[in-house]
Amino acid sequence: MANSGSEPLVQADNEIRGHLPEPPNDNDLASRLLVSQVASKLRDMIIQDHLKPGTRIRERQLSELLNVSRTPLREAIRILVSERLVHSLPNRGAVVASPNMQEVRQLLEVLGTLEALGGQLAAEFASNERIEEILALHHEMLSAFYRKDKLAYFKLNQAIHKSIVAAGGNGVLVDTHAQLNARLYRIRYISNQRDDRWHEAVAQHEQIADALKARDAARLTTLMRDHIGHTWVKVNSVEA
Amino acid sequence: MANSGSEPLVQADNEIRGHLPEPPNDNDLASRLLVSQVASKLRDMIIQDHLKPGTRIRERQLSELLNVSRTPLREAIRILVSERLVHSLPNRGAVVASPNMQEVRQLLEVLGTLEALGGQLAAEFASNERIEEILALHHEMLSAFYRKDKLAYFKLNQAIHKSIVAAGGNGVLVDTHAQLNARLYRIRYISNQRDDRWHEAVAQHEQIADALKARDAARLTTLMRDHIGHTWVKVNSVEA
DNA sequence: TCGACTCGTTTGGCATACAATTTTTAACGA
DNA sequence: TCGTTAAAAATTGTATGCCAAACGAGTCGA
Repeated sequence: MANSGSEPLVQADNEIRGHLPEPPNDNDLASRLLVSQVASKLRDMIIQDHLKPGTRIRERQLSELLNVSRTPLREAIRILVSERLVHSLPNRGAVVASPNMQEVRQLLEVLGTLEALGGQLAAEFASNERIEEILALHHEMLSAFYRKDKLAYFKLNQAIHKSIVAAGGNGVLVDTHAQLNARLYRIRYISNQRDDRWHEAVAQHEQIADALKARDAARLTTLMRDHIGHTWVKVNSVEA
Repeated sequence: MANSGSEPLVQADNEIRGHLPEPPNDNDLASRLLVSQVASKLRDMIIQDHLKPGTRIRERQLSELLNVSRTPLREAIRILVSERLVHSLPNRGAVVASPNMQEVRQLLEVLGTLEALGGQLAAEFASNERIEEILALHHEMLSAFYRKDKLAYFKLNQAIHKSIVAAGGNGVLVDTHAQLNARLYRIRYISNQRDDRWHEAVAQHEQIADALKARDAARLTTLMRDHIGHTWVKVNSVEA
């Protein structure tokens, strides 16, 4: 371990623009491995925009910053490449991926389908406790909405979607959803900040909560899919 | 390059059990990198059952077998870990993953949803040429069926599903589908060999072909999803 | 029988070396 | 001034050796 003691892997970045919230860290079995830690750190840096899209990743420089050697860093980069969070250019290393509009649309299309499935499964199989937890998150989110606390709203929104998918009990679905979602995290955060259609989204969440409470699988399925469509409108209007 | 000249990365394995067909090799941009080649090789070895589930991957031994050093091999292993084709046990390396019944079911559930989406998109947006290509594959598959050529049938079946998904024009969907499908390739091949329900599957494929030809998106969507259900029955009956 | 210890093997990680390639810099000429 | 070419520097890709920590199989003793 090159990283002795309790000092953090990376110096605190005082110039964070939007101060993106920390994304979810999956408690991997192998997370004690340095590679996993570095991969998580990189993932966070990309997702939180500390490593901006298009940035070329210089191995030595970054390995010094992270206080690890090139070996685990390179292995971590390979992981992110296979997660499509960075691109690999032969002999020119890796650059942080920046999905274009077409790719965002495709991601949302797939995500919508996955969330629809998640909603269906959740309505059918989730325990009552699970559902109540989600409803609790929903009301927290409403609270954030009325407080106009965009950051809290964003985080709770993410948590709700993740929870619904998780409530379906399909681990493969959870993983796949998480991986695709990571590629949109940053762009969603940005579009969330400037969104002037909060009401619509909140209204949709109300319906989602109702359908979940009623365990109306069919309705929840279509609601989840349509809800993603709204996201596309948001993102598209910002980026266009 | 440790692998000079034209000799293959791995000696031909003369003791292949079922002689699984070579899986699709995606022409990655970075495929000239040794890491990518090794990863592909490993993927093939796992998918084709040359590396059996549960096998522990010994780095030095395997690096000698593949004629590469540990460095690219380890990076390749990380890639497969993130693809869930191998598990990583901290300090004990990696073992070839063997999905249990629950995981297979979850994989099929997600795959079914993705293929349903693929079918819908294909029916809506595919070019006529694309559709005709798929129909051609379909008839080839019928031919293999009547010849009782299980291997050809299997390969054509895979090709058809892949083509339908690809015809939708959603690259993210294609990638996601391929990744999940890889985890089922081996188990599907095995169950295909002992399947005594060919007729049902072929009948379903007939319907799928019809729906595609008619560009009936709604019908194709449900057909694709139900078709996967049939796969589950097949796999489950074999494994149970 | 069972627990503690030893020892060999393997992985995880670091450092270094070096060829191939890319990028940067500098020099040059129109 | 601007573009082009050549030399120099930097970076990646791969190999290799090294070492500490972890694990597993025996071994030994109670």
